Amino acid sequence: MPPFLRAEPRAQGLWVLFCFNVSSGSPPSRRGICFHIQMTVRIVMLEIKFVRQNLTEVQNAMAARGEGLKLDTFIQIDEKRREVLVQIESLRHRRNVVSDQIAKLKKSGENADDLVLEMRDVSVQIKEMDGALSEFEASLHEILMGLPNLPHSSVPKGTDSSQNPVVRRVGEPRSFDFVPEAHWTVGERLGILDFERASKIAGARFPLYLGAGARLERALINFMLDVHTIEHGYKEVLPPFIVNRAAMTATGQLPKFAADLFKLEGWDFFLIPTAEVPVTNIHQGEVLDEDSLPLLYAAYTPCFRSEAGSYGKDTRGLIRQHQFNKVELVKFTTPETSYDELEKLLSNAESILRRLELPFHVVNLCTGDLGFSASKTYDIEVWLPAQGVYREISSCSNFENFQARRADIRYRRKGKNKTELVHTLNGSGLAVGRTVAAILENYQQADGSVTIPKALRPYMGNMERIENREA
RNA sequence: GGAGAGAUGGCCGAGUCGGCUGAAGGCGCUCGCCUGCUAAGCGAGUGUGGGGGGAAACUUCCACCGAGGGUUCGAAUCCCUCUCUCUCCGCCA
Repeated sequence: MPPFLRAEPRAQGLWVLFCFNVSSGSPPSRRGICFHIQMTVRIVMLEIKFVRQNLTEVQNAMAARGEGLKLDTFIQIDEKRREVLVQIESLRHRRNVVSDQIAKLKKSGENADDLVLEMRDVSVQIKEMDGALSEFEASLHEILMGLPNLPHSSVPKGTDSSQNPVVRRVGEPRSFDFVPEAHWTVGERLGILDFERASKIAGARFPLYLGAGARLERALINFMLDVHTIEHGYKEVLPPFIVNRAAMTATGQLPKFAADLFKLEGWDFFLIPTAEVPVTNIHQGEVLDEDSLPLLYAAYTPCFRSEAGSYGKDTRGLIRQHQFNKVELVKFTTPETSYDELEKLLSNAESILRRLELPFHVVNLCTGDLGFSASKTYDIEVWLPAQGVYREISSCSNFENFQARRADIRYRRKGKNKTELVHTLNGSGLAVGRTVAAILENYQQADGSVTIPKALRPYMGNMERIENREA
C-alpha cells in the first residue's frame, strides 16, 4: 500500500477515546477504510488541479486567513510528480504496444521470447517508478488536505471575531426589573437541569434535563423540524450518529481537526460533531440531476465534541457541552444559486428565533474568523441577558465546492455531458441546548418561574410556564 | 455469529479457455429529422480522472470494470486479502 493511503491523523494524543462494549467480542470493523482509499485517490487529483489552476488566488486567500503557507513546496513536488508520471506513461505505452505485438506473433505461431524478456524489464521499471510517484502524491495530499477553503469576495477582511461586522439586529433585549440570573441557576432551581448528577453519570460538560426541561428540549426539536420541513420545504432525515473516516474527511473535519472529535476506541468510527457530516455525505460520490437541485435537508441529531482546548471556557451551563442536540439544515445547490440559498438558509434559521421572540443579531464572519471549510459564514447570536452578551446559536455557511470536491458530489447540467461540482451549504436551525439557555434567561420571571414562548406552547401541551412544582 | 450469492459506465445489464472490450445490448440524456400538438419513430452523439499539444473547437497518450496486493510480456477476466450488498439460519434492541 502506498504511504499516502496510510495517512494517520496527527493529534491522537488529544483524542478522547470511547470504548464500545462489544459483547460479541468481534474485532474492530474495517468498514470505511475501503471507501477512504477510493476517495483519497480522487481527492488528490481534484485538489491538485484546482490548486494549480488557482495558485495566486489560493495564495492570497491563505494570506487573508492568516495561514502562513508556502505553496512553492507544493509546486516543486507537483512538478516532480508530473515528470515521473510522463516517464511512467511512456513506459506503459511501450508495454501496451509491444504486448500487442507479442499477442500477434504468438497467434501466428512465431517466437516472441526476446520481446517478452524486454518487457519483463520494463514492467520492473514501471513498478519502481510507481513507488516514487506514490511518495510525491502522498506529500501533495498532505498539503492539500490541510488547505482551508477560499473566502468569498464578500467576506470582510479581519483577524479575529472582534472584527466581524453586525449585519442586522432583531428584537429588543428585554429590560428586567430584577437582576436576571444565569440559565443554569434558573434551570437548577426549577429542577429541570441537573449538572451535578450529570457529572456523576458522564462527567463535566454533559447535560441532564429533567421533567419540563427534558420536555422543553424535545418540544424545541419538534418545533424546529416542523417549521423547516412543513414551511421551508426541507426534507427530514435521521442519519447515523457515528460515521467513518471518509465522511469526516469529505466535510473537512479530518484530517486537520481530529482533536475536536470523539473516536471510538478500536474502530475507525467517529461520533458526529454535527449533522453536517452524515447529511452532506448522503450524496457522496453521486452525480445528481440538475432538476433535483437545490436539495434541502433538515436533520435532528445529537452532536459530540471533545471541546479540546476550551478548558476554563463556559464551564457552567448549557453553552459548551460534549453532547448537545441540534437541528441542522443542509443544502446542495448549483454554483449560481448558492449565495442566494445561503441568504435563505440564514433567514430560515432566523425565523426560529423570531417565532420564539428571542433577540438576536447576525454577524458576517471576517476572513480571520472563518472556519476551515467555509467560503462565507454568518453567525446568528442570541441575546443572553445574564451574561449581557450575544452568543452564537447558529452558524450558516456556504462551502461552495470545497466539500463537494472532497466528497465527489457532482451534478449534470441539462444538455451538457460534463459534470460539475455542486455547492454545499449548511446551518444550524438551531442549536437546541443554547436555545433552552436563551429561553431560560430571556423568559425568566421575578418569582423564578419561566414563561414558555407562545410559539412553543402547542409542543408543550399548552403549558404556559415552568414553575418549581412542575419539575 | 454460521452458510451461500454477488459488486461492470447517470441507471439496468452482457462479458467466451487472460490478448483491438473503455467495455455489447437496453434505458436515460443531448443534437438533428419527422409529425397539427403530444406520444411514438428515425439518425448521430453521450463515462471519469490525469499527462502532453492547441487561443479554441479539438487531439493524443496513460489509468480506472467495489478496494488493495499478487501471477503474467499482457488481467474486467486467474490467485490472495479486505469492504459492501443480497438470501437463508442463529442471536438481539
